[in-house]
Amino acid sequence: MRTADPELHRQRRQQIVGAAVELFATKGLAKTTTAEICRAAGVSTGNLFHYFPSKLAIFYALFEVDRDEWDELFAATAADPDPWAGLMRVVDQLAADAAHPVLAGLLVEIFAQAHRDPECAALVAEGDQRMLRGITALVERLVADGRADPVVPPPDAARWVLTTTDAFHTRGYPEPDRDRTTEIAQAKRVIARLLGHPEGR
Amino acid sequence: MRTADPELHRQRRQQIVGAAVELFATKGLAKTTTAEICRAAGVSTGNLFHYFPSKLAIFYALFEVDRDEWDELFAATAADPDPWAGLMRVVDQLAADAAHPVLAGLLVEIFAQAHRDPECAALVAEGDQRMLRGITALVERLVADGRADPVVPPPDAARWVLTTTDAFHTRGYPEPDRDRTTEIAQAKRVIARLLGHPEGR
DNA sequence: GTCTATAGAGGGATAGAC
DNA sequence: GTCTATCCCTCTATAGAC
Repeated sequence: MRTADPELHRQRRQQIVGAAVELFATKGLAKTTTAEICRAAGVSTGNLFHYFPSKLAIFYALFEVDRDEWDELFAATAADPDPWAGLMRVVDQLAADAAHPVLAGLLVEIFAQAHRDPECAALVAEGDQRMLRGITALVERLVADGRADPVVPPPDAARWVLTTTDAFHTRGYPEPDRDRTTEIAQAKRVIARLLGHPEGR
Repeated sequence: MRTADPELHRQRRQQIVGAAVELFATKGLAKTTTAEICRAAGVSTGNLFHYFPSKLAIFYALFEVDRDEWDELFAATAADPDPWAGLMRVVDQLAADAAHPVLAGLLVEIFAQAHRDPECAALVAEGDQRMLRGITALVERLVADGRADPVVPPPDAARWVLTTTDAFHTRGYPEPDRDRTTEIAQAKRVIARLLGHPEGR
């Protein structure tokens, strides 16, 4: 008898998810057909449904990748003795994600889906809470060190940091004269001013 | 011969668009069928396509309503002798739109569509530019009056105002403990601080 | 008589089920 | 791989205004 190989299983799932990401981002969830995903991933229909029960399940699997990456980054910032540097690393990562065409397209698709699908909304909420916890911890350390004096309590301030980084996402249209570098620098100054950090003066 | 009636034409288009808005917002563009729109609007298939060449054309028509409303508001703020009061009216309007469940759902759908449809992206860009022009004018008046000292030039500051108001939008999941009133007050303080207006101190 | 508004059946394409 | 269902849109037809 043939036993299940967990490593192969994980690899096949990864292969399918990787192929689906690009399709979801460019065509949208509704307009992406399972047949296309099969073609892109190089698996048969039957095989695809062996690894995922539905098209939506593939979509939801995307969240796992994101979760693992952010857990890793926040662990690093927690270990960093300088909370401001850690916060700036978070900002840089968010900027990098927003500049990534596939990820950016995927995100708007995820928000649209979350607005009408409670399961997707729960996954988004979970990710958001994780982000907010991580950033709040950094802000609290800044306040404790006497290096910040935010207009609002740290949890709210953390939310404002996320709002600020939302500026990295275009509203769906390309802005040709966009300078990502100065944009990030501006965002950091804005955050500094919001948090009452010396760099915002 | 029978002549075209512009008023009837306008009315029928409005009727169709009005019915479609809700469907687009709740089900999404792709999952809304023209048959459903017909049923909701109380018109036949043939009639619907007499007024709009395609389903997408109905979607695009939504932008016209938005444009007219904002033109009106910005005309009012331009006439208002107090630019700060005008800016706060803009913020209030943006907050009201974000709190409106149908409009909020529609907006994420529009952004998702814009990410893969250049025509939609152009319409979004046009609306954005209009918003930025209006806000920039208000910021410039504040600076001229010596009532503001933004960290960045007025056009960039206007962009940051819009980014701040993005906080009003949910990320697609219900946030039960959300207090819209204090949220708006916070946003106004944040904007004041960004612009270097006295209320941000 | 000609053009507009409306209606609804069905074509052509395609997705998903079995 | 076949079969059914569905969807966007076209086409033809009718009623009535000018």
